[in-house]
Parts: sequence; structure tokens; C-alpha cells
Amino acid sequence: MATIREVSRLARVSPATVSRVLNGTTPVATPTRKRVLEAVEALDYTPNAFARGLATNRSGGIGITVNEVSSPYFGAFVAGVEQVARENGIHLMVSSGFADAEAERSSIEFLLGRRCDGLVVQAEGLPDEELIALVREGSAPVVVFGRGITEIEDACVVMNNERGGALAAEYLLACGHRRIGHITGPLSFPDSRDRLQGYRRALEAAGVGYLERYVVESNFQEEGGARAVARLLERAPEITAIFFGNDQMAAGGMRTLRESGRDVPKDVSVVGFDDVFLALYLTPTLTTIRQPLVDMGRAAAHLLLARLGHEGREVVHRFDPELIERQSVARLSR
Amino acid sequence: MATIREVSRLARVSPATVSRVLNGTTPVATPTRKRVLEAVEALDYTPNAFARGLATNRSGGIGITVNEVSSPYFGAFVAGVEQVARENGIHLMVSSGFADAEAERSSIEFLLGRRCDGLVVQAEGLPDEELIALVREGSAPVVVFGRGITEIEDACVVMNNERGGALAAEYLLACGHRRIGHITGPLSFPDSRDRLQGYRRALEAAGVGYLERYVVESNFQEEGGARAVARLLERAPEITAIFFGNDQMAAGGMRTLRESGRDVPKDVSVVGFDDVFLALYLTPTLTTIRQPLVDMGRAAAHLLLARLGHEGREVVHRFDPELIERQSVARLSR
DNA sequence: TCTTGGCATGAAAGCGGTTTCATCCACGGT
DNA sequence: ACCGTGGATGAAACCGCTTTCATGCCAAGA
Repeated sequence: MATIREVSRLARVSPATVSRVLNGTTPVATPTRKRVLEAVEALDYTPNAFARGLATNRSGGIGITVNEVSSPYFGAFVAGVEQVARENGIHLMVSSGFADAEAERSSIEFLLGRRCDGLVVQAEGLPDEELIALVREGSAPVVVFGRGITEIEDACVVMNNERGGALAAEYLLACGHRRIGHITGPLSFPDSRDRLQGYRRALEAAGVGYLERYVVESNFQEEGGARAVARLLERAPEITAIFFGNDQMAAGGMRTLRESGRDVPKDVSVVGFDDVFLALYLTPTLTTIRQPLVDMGRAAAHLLLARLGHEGREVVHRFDPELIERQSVARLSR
Repeated sequence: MATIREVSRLARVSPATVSRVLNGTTPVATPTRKRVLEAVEALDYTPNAFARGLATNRSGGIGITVNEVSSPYFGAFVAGVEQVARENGIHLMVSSGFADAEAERSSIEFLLGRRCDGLVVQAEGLPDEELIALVREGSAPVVVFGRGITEIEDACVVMNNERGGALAAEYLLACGHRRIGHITGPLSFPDSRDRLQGYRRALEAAGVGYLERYVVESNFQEEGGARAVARLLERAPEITAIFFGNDQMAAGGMRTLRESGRDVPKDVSVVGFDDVFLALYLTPTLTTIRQPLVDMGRAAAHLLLARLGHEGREVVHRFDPELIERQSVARLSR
């Protein structure tokens, strides 16, 4: 491994000059610069990241913690962040939190200990206050994904979940449905509450009225969706459509519907949320509310870069959902 | 941020002694050690990763490059690697290669430039020779995933693909099928060739004979699977079962079958490969050959740690596939 | 011709650890 | 009483880069 010294000797300049050429911090006369670049090329020189970090106290890398990389949902988000990181020659350190406060704390500490220049945090276990403190007083800039916290709004990248819930309900209403159930994610998550809220508002706006019996809380898992639908059918067999808080629950719910002899969409229409690629693989393919996860990942990364002074670009914080029509909803002919 | 100097002052020792206590490199008298540890505690001291890296020339982190984190297949693998890394207090740097030789090269260079202590590489674009050179002469230990290269067998974590292909074919044969098609992944991948080979051997061993017409090459994608099945049905409408080189193609293939009015499994039985979670969401749920991806990730990480001298544990290099019976295969009553 | 000023460059001091080498001390053997 | 030995510790060099400060040089202005 070549060092800056060897480069400087070959180019007959001081190490300082090499550094200046490489970082563009100070103007260097053209012939000198040329000699330096040739030497760099000849020796195949790459600056030592440690030495650089030690001198500048910046690592040139950012960290990210999410529930788990292997889920389709977070995977897509991470992919977006990674794209931008690569485009900017920044490296990405990943650490999973598994929706557990303790694990999330240790992940964050771990990444900060590695002197990440910035952090993208998606933490479901941590209370708002802790995130606020982290953003406000942390040793590095932090961007929060998937949770809108008013106190630190500028540091959050979120989806307009209420609009998403409304979109789903409005679409089903437009298709002629009136008795529309809703399987929510855990209501401890603001996301779930907002989607529910949107659903409710849309129903009320249409004069259909909101019924508690039509709403069942679940857990964002396939299995949970299946069970929730069983409960819903028991309580309210008259429903003709179900809006699910995410696609995985919709998958489970469709299983239950099928097993109970109901056809989707003939007997019951289904709308999901997220549009993870899973939606395409279901039978029938799933009509769903799309979250642009990759774009949101990119936005989170850009936001972080902006906070790091890398760029000035305007960043979208709040993303709007989009309805993706597929085959799981039937138009009711009244 | 406290430095080693401050700790040493507080403990009334030299920085060298603090370093010795923290790293356990040299015995330190018990009362001294105690004072040092107290000072570390009091100042909430964490060693600066850069300074340490500069002095030791090791980063305490490993790198991984895969096609893309966001795919269910690689996501599961990465999750396994990450688990082990965490358990050992090692951080993970991720970089995607997107199955493109150029991108893969740059990913590897990037990670090596960050002085990763070791690398887990899954690279589909790179020729064998390049990987061999990397493993043999690279500046850091390298473990290769998903490709068995005999010259560097010890550094590879692989699946017994031939056995997997055989397993699929044997199972279909046992269910009474005789006209069994096979949609392969790209035959430029050894994985695909091995699965095909296993399929062929099993058919021949059963005295059924291998027919070229029953085999169509595809690309591991959903769409590709759909098209390949269309071609296969044209060529050989008499088949009663199809073995797919992976689950995604199986998903696409099942779509085509359905669209052509064939029921799965009544008219045509289907077996996939991988057992990514997608298999559970298909209708009918997919019978498939399971690759223990998380375990393989863990194995790759352990193997790397062993090469880094972290541990001596025996590591499994070659994993055996397992048949997972679900609903996509029918028993033929002759 | 002598300043003055600005630009290009070099020298050297960190950044915060690790590690080698030297020193000191206590102890046991002669 | 003296020397040798080995264990605990400190001093200082070093890892490779950035950055401040000083310097030399040349062109422009007086």
C-alpha cells in the first residue's frame, strides 16, 4: 500500500501538496497538480481511511439501523439509502434493531462509536423522547424514518399515512362498497393510527359512517392478518371489502378468506398497503396503496447529506401514497 | 469525547498502561488495572476507532457485497452474516454489486479501501479467476458465497445444488409424475447447471430418461419464469409437472399456468427452489427445495472469523437442501 | 529600484491510539 | 552485601493524513 509520502517523493513535492491536490482544498499550480496525479496513478494510491479519519474526525460513512434488512419493506428502504451513499462515495454501515428498544439502543451506540458521520434511524421500540434527544443532542446528525415527530419534523422522512388510508377507503367507496372492514397494524404505532384515521374520515365524508365493529387491530404479520380476518368475519359477515394496514396482513387475510370459501374479489374485495413486491405474487394480484420506499430511502440519505453539508438540494420529507390498481377489488353493481 | 490521555491522567498511569488494560496484551498489576477501569468508567471512554485502526492497521469490521440487499434471497443471507457480526462486536459494511462485473469490482475495491478486515463476496458477474486471485492474493481474507470454485474450496460457502435438483425430481417421480419439465436459471451460473444435472441424474436413475425438450433456460426472474413456461407448454403440452430453478420463476410460471387455464396442482404440479418467504404467499403455497440462507450467512461469517483468527470453530462449507412439502404438487393416481 | 502583496509550496505539529524499548524495583540466590 | 532476574510501568516513536503557519518567489505598484 502506497502512502502519501511515497507519492510526494515521486512527484517531487511535499505531502501537503499531495493532500491539497486530492482534496481540492487549496489551489495548486497546474503542472504540479499534473505531476501529483500522475504519481497517484502510477502508485495506485488510495488514502488510508483511518489516517484521514483521525486527522479530520470524520469517517466518510453513514450508519443505518432498521428492524431487519431481510424484510421486503426495510430492504427496499435500505436499498434506496445505499444507492445515494454509493453515488456519493460514502459507505454504509448497517445494524439491525429488531423492533426492540434495547437492541436499537445498542445498534445506535455501536454505529456512533464507529464515528459514523450521520445516522438514519428507523426504530420502533424507542420512545419519541429518546429520538428527539438523539436528533437534538447526538454527536452526529440523525435522520428518522417512518415516524413523524413534530418536535423534530425536519429530521423525519415520513409517509402521509392518513392520506393513504383515505385513498384506500375512497377507492373502495368509488367501487360501490359500503360495508368496508379495516385490519390495522398495532395501534401503538402512529402509522397505524393515521391510516385508520384516514379510513374513518373518508367513510364519514361519504356519509357511510364509521363502525367500531368493522375495525380489528392486528400486528402487521401474515399470521396476524389471517386471524384478524377470522375475527372480523365472525363479527361482521356482511362486509364486502377489507382494507389492510399492510400487504403482509392482506396476504394472510386472503388466505383466511379463501379457506372460508370466499372468493377474492368476487365475495370480498381486498386493498393492501405498502406495495412491497409480494403484492404482485399474490392471487389475485393485490390492489394496494403504494409507499415509494426506495425513493424514501433516497430522500432520507439526501436529507442526511444535506445536514452533513454535502449538498444543498431541497429534500422531500413527506411522501404521498399512490393507489395501485390490480385484481383484488371488484366493482359492485348495485 | 475522552481520550486515552485523559483516562491515563485520571488513573495516574501512562497511556500505554491504559492501552494494555483495555487490550489485555500485557499483564498489568491488579490495583493498577482497577484504577484504570474506574477511570474508563468515570469518563465514559471509548477508544477512537480511527486511531486504533491507524496504529493496528485493522478496522474491526468486515464487508459484504451481494447482488442487492433488498431481494428476499440475499436479504436472508445478509441477515445471517449480520447476526454473527453483531455477536462478535464486529461491524458490517454493505455494498451492492447488482450482478454487474464492473459494479462488483468497484464494490470490492471500495470495501477493501475502507480497510475491512475481511470480505464476504457474492459476485455473479466476476469470472472465477478473479475470485481466485482475490482469495489468494487479496489484502484481506475473503469468503465466497454461492459459488463453488474448486481451487479455493475452503473459502466457499455453497449449497449442494445437484442434490437439490435430484431431490425435486425424485419427489415428483415419487408422486407418480413422469413427464417433468425444468425451467433453469441462466446456465452460465454453476448453480443452474448443477440443479439441472441433479434433475437429469434422478430422471435417468428412475429409468424415465432425460429430454432436452423438457428443459427451458430462463433468468431467475418472475417474468422470465412466466415466459419460459409459455414456451415449455408450446413445446411439450403433455408435461404434468415443472421444477423451477428458483421460487421467483415458479411464481411467474404459476401465473402463466393459471392464465392458460391450467390448475396448479391438479393439471400441473410445481416445485420451486430456495424457499424464500414468498413461497408461503403463493396460491397454492409452493412446494420447494429449501436453502438455509440465514444459516449459510452465519456460516460464511464464521468462516471469515476463523480466517481472521477470531475463533477456531469448525465451519460447514457445504449445505444440504431440504424438501419442503406444501400444496403445489399433486400425487398422480395412475 | 524598492516595496508590497498574493500565490504556491514546504515544514511541522497534531489527531489518538499501539508497541517497542528502556527503566525501575523487588526479590532470591550466592 | 552484591548481582542477576523478571515483572510492571513509562517514554517515545510511529501509523498516514490534514492543516496551520512560515517562507520564497514573482508581479505589480510607487
